[in-house]
Amino acid sequence: MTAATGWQAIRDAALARLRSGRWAPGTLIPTEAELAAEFGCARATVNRALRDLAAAGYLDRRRKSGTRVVPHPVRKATLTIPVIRKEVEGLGGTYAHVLISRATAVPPTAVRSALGLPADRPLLHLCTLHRADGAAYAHEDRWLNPEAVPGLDRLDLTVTSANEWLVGQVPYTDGRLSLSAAAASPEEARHLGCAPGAALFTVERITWLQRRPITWVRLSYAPGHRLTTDI
Amino acid sequence: MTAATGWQAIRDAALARLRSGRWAPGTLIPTEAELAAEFGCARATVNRALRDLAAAGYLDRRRKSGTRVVPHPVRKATLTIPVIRKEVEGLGGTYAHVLISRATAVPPTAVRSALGLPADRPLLHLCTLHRADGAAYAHEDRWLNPEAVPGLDRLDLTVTSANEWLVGQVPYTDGRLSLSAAAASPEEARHLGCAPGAALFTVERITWLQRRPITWVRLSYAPGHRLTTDI
DNA sequence: AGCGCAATTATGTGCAGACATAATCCTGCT
DNA sequence: AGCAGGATTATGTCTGCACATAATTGCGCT
Repeated sequence: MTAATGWQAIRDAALARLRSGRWAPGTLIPTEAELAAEFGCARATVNRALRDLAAAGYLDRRRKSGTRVVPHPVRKATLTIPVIRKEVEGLGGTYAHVLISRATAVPPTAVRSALGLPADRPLLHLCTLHRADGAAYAHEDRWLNPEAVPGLDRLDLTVTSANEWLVGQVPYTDGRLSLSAAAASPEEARHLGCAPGAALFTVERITWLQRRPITWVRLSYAPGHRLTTDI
Repeated sequence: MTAATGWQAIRDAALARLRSGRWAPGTLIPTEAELAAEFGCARATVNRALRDLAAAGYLDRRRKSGTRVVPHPVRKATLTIPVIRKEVEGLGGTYAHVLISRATAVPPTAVRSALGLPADRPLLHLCTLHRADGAAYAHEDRWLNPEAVPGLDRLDLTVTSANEWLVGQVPYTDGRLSLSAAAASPEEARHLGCAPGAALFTVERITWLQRRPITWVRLSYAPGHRLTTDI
């Protein structure tokens, strides 16, 4: 089970003691020097292992005070920018997508100001429906800055989704992600096959490359979608 | 601005090069040995800095191949178990809470099976409303295992919320967190002051201490709530 | 050309020792 | 008792060196 060696073996051993209750929440664990003696390694190696567990939220380390087991681990969840095709296929489904609309227009104020663009700058507006096994999976509403995305005009969006193409081809340096619940708009309801006003889990995301806005996108998942993580 | 020293200074310098575009997404950066020579430090120190950036999702490091700038940084968001009082006060609001109901009952099947409890085990059921500046902030629906929470009967839940008391006093070793959107139930709507069926951002959480279930809780935030993070 | 194996190379990890730093502990003074 | 300041101590970090490991490169053979 624990095939780890080196500092990872020590980390795993420590984690086992945490899980078993041998090192109880809120209590102090032995010092680095003591553990180094017990495991027969250098103190630096123990330090590496315990630092890793502290970064993962399991331990609280303080100079002079020692290392304490955190009573309420605060774990970090990885919020990916998924390629939705892979997300669907990872769940064992068959993926498909449909380009609903494509137009160049001036975006709404909320989108414009979130991206930090001047008032009358037109963007490319795309609406896409992502399907899993034929059923609606998520509705995508996207505004794209054509100046920041070279090669966009040569792309057939009915074959490759903007989502997948951007993730694969267009880098970014900064981004902001926002999770919320929203009532389904009439259009979302029509495409997702739910009632208007239904509660939808929505993910909004903005990305920049060196201060240049790339895209604003809102994904509205079909009713029932959940984002789950261990903590 | 960058008062950092040691390996953190090198990390910051590298991050600045990433942000400035001097190290472009997808490209290779100099080797550890080269950077160590440039910064006048040991290779191990550069290693520490770059390992940190790789853990943060900015760099991709491979033996022999070198270190490459990740085109799409996948950042990690910290999903805390908040003490809601602090969450509200951190936003500059005045916190208050109201105990809506308190009863011992057998939980619904979904809660029971999620916790892994036998069929007829009664739990303590609490409903609480959290307020910010007098306005409803979140509705809390909680099932508590009294066997796993000693001292519960001596607690005045009208003064200290179960949320805060548990976070402060009761440790856990494992947990699961789930984000979703849900339509407001009639009771939630009444307490949150919104229409029944309104879209609510909900957080469900289960915690165990050494396989012993502690609590199941669902927080339904008032309409408009968002969880935002940089990526 | 195609293939396999060895040399090369960049990162991964380990060690011992040293000093830095922060926090606690403790002593002695008032 | 209360306080200031020094001793103590556990973690934080750096260095130089060594070897491990993975992956690419490239040589040499067929």
